[in-house]
Amino acid sequence: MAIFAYMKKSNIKLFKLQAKIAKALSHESRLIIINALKDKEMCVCELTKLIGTDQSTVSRHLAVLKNAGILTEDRKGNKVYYKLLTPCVLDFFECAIGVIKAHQLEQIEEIV
Amino acid sequence: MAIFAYMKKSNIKLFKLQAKIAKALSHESRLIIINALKDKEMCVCELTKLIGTDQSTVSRHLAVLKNAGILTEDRKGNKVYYKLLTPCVLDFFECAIGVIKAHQLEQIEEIV
DNA sequence: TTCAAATATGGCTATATTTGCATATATGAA
DNA sequence: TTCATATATGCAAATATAGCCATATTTGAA
Repeated sequence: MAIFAYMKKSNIKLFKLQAKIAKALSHESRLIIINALKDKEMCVCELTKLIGTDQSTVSRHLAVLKNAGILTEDRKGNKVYYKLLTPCVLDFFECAIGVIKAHQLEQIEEIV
Repeated sequence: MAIFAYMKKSNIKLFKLQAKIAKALSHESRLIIINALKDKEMCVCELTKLIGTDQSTVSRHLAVLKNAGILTEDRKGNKVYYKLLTPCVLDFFECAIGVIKAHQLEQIEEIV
């Protein structure tokens, strides 16, 4: 890996952590999950219906988001409810729409 | 791929585009590039020195960011200068620090 | 036109990610 | 305890990504 001679080690570590968070946001299914958790917490079974893939796949997506610090879990009986720990990630959606508009306005304006 | 029965097609397309932008932000080197372009535009050769990997690798990172709508290029002579097209992505850095603080405060507080 | 510098791309390998299936684990109910 | 439901994890296959080397392309200078 690169040495980044011009940067302090602490900054490199910070960029790595930020990259990890961005990576957690970099999958369609995970963005749908985050959007669904905007106002309420939901259990894995509900999110599985929403996403429409295998339950194990959804469980793994949730683990990625939890591991990145974006979600927390809350077990109630035999169900595990996930909720947004850091709602500021929702701001990313706004910025992303801005990027999309700036970049490919013509092909996208009808959906944003 | 999933059908997302509960969602409008337009939303699915939007989430895919947002995921693409997040993916562009999901690599340490690309975050370093964005940070470096915060205040000034820079050519590929300068960014190559900064990152410390092969020039071809940097060129591909820049292509990813450009393709996501985050950077634009500006050729001057035989050099190509890249600059931030959508500075709102810098807000992501702030949110990411918030996520890091909320998630793993103890191991990270000295660097944020 | 010819050469040199800057940048982009083809080809390849190594590694990482996503997914589903099968199964393990955890919890509550009978 | 035994069973059923909910969730997580081991595994393997398919796909995607990152990296480097070699080379193509673009541009300006000689």
